[in-house]
Parts: sequence; structure tokens; C-alpha cells
Amino acid sequence: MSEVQLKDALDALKSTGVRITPQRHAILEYMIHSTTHPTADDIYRALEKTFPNMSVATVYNNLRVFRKAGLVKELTYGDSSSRFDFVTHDHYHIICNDCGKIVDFHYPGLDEVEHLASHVTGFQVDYHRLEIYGTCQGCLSKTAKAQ
Amino acid sequence: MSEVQLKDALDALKSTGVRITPQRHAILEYMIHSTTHPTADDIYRALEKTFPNMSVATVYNNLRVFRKAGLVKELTYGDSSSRFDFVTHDHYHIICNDCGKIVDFHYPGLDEVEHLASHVTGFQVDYHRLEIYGTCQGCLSKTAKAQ
DNA sequence: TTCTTACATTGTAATCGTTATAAACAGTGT
DNA sequence: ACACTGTTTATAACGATTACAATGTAAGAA
Repeated sequence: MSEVQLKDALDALKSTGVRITPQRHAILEYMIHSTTHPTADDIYRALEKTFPNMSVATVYNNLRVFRKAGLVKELTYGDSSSRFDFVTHDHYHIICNDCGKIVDFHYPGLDEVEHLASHVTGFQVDYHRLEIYGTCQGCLSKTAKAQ
Repeated sequence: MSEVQLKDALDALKSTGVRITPQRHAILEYMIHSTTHPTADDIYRALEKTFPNMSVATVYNNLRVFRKAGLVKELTYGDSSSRFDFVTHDHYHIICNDCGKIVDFHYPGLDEVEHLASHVTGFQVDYHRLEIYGTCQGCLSKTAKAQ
């Protein structure tokens, strides 16, 4: 199934005239198989073994290419580095304020909010971003024990 | 009315044992009267005249103090610098992808999403963040003319 | 009041994520 | 083979934010 995703992504890229290099292939593959939401540096370090000469700039460049192609979303989480998320179905993120863990969950799109916002402000709406913050089960039980 | 907000904010700070310095007073006052969503540097430059010796670090330090006290929210918008928003009523932001303008709009809280997310993931939910992205009227008419 | 202590501010250096740049390197079409 | 265009690499630069050490300042105890 993720093979299909990869193929679709590569096709989508090719159709927009972007060349498929081994590095791009590897980055996409890594992102699709990754269950976490990696930073640029995560990706860089994960592929270091396979591409000893690859530059961090290549990772950033290609993440930007993917983002422009709509294959990847960038999540700016607080002060630290951005995390990147391969776009699959519509889903949102819930983020643990203690350990930074990010978990996906599904929810029907918030079209109504978009419409209202567009109506009130006169903006042409493109998309939205929703994140929920809290504490994950692991950190909850950790602090419970500590007391 | 914004005088009341300022007084409330100062009281809230004092009650948590935070000292009210002239700089803190000025930063809070600026944020409450500001209709935009200023960056740390905006605040710094605005108060330069009144506090010629104030350091940028002071602005950052105090914004962090305010954030921890729940008086101020930090908006990490893309790659550039964070913007800070004095917390008033529940409102959300719509952001122009062209010029970066941020406009407030009201919408009833998304409690339902929070509940579902909490139920599905087992997180204890604290708060959420929602932003809508698009193009503002000004930029829309600008690009319309350019064609 | 004066001393002491804890918190605040200041100025500057350092950090870290990200981007710019220039050179070397493919692929593709002629 | 040649020119062209897009890609990677390596490194320098940038810019926002933070850490740190020194100085300043307010409040409470003696």
C-alpha cells in the first residue's frame, strides 16, 4: 500500500517536470514509511548511510520541492525545527507538550469554519491548519507516578 | 476598555509573584493597543524611543513570562519570526499567504474536535490552535490588476 | 536606614535551523 | 560530441532566539 503511495508521488512529481533523482526517491520513501513526523535533520541522518555525500541543503531543497507539489506539509511546532508530514488523507495532529510526540487523528474537514472566515474577512481561503495540544498517556502516567 | 485589560493583566501577573517593571508595563500596553500581531522586533523598535537602553533579550524574556502566565500567545508563522498575540476572547486567525497580514475572526470554540481527539488518542487535551490560510482582498485585487 | 537576597535588565556572544551561492555533476535533446 | 538545464554538494552567511555574566533594582529583615 505504501508502495502505491510512493509510485503515485513519483508520478505526480514527474508530471510536473521534476526529475526523479536517487536522493528524492529516498527522501520520499523514508517519509512514506516513517510513522513519526521527521525533521529535516532526522531525514538527513537516516539517509546518511545510503548517501554518505548527501548535503543537508539537498534535504531542505527537496522538501521544498515536495511541499510546492503538495506532497508534503510543513509543521512549524514552537521554536524548534520544522517537522514534515507526507500528505495522505485528511487528518489532524495532536501534540504532547511534554515529550513532543505527534499523533494523527481523523476528523471531517472544517469546511464550515473556512466558509465563515472567508465571508467575514473577504479572504479567498486556500486551506487551514488545526492542531490540538495536551499530554499523551505516557507522560500522564509518568507524572502520576512521580507524585 | 483596553485600560481594564491592562489592569487585569497586571493584576494577574502580580498575583503570580511577577514583578511589574516599567519595561513589562510598556510591552503589555503596546501589545494590548496594537491591532496587528507584532514580532518581538516590532515591539523592540516601538519601545526604543521610550527605553533607549532596553535590550532585545528583555523583550524575549518578558514575552516568555507573559506566555507562561497565559497572557500572550505565540504564533509561529512559517519560517520567519514568531508573532505574539495578546489573549482576549476566543478568536482565530486568517493569514494572507501573499503579504502575511493576519486578521482575527470569531468562531465558537471547537470543543467537539477536542473531545474526539482526546477520546481517540488518550491524550489529556489542553488547548488547540486553528489557522486559516488564503489571500486577502488587497492582494487579490493586486494580482487581478497585474494580469 | 542599611544589609541582604532574589529577581530583572543589559550587552554580547553563541547556537541552531535554514537559505544563498558557486562549483561540480548529471541527464536530455540536437 | 555539444550545449542546456536542472541537481547536488560544500560551505558560508543569515537571522531569530537564547545563554551567560555583569550590573542594577526592588522588597523584606535586622
